[in-house]
Amino acid sequence: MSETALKPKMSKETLLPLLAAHVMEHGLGGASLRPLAKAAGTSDRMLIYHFGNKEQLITDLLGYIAAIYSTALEAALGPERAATRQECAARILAQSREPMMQQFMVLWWEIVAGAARGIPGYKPAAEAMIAKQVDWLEQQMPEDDPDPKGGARYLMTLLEGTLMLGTVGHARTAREGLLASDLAREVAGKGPAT
Amino acid sequence: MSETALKPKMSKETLLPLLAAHVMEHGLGGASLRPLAKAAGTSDRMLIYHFGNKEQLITDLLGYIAAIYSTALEAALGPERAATRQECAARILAQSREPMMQQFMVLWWEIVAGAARGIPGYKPAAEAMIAKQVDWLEQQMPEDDPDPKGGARYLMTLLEGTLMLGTVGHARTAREGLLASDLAREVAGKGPAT
DNA sequence: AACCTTATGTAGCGACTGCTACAAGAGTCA
DNA sequence: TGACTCTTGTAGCAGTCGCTACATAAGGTT
Repeated sequence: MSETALKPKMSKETLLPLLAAHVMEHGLGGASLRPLAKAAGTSDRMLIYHFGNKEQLITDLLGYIAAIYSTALEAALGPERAATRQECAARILAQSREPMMQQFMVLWWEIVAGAARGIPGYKPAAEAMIAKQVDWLEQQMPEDDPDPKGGARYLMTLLEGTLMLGTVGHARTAREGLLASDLAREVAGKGPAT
Repeated sequence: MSETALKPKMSKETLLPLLAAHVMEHGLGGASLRPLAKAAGTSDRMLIYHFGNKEQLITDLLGYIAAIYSTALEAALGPERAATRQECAARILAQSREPMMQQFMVLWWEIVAGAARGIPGYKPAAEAMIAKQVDWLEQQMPEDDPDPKGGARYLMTLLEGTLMLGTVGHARTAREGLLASDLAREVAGKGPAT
């Protein structure tokens, strides 16, 4: 029983986390087999062996990323809801400013672009991630909200617009837009008289 | 004076429209010199000659696309404003459903993704296009709007979120969100009693 | 032991990438 | 006319792309 090296016996399941880490850092569009393989401690030869071809690899990888995104959201879901829609929005935006989420956003826009272009695998992944986030948002809505389902979708739309404007250098535009929204009006109604 | 062929004497200015047409159809990320050159009736050799290198070509091309986007918006601006924010939003969304705008959107998400990744030239182009669209939207706002500047930015945020959700297959999510927004409330207020 | 499936390494193929060296035609100015 | 600049074509280089042919080693089955 020497047990010197203990081969890890790689498979799709062991490869995907390493591949995902690589695309999180270096992007999805420019990813090619050899760098991906190196990041996963293998050869391009073996990636093709396990996934069949690159398109399937990307599809599987997007599915995996969507899945870990879901679990990340569930992990971030505390039992406490927000008290107002305003606070709910603020909480999401604060979370989106964390470094890991920032890194996710860079990948996210690549996924959106791929979905828009119709590249195989991109649209289902994007759809799943949005669906999960809407669900999550719905659970975050204030308990006394008159329309949690519609409100969550409204907030989702507004927040995604805000995030997009932020990534293209128009965070100020989005902020001024949010201040002019009914979210601010809600707060103004609960605050001192205008 | 035979004047048989009449060489077009190409330059950046004559090339850019042809290059832009090509990327509108085939995308920006996967664009390589030889197909671009073929679309413009030249050789990769000449593209490098005129633009110096590919990065500069892409930068110039993005600038050109942002410029023609501006003029397209100005051309689409009729003298009549919308009567309500609701109508304003509906008008923009209707315009965004036209085929040419659809094609533009596919390119747009690539630009957003490039801006998020920090690829040179992408962020300034995205910034310029958004800035132009906010200006345009501000001019489209109802004449009696209490806060056209903030309202335009609010609508912008909401509309961009709507467009994004639409491209990833969540048009329904966005629609339900818009129905739950204060835009619908405005309409409800002006309509029959709830 | 013979065999057969699974997993992996080595080497390379043809296509494509951005880019360049070299040469040559066209026009301009001395 | 000769020199010089601007523009263009031809050919190719070194590198990367996804993918494959071939060989080999290991482990399980008969």
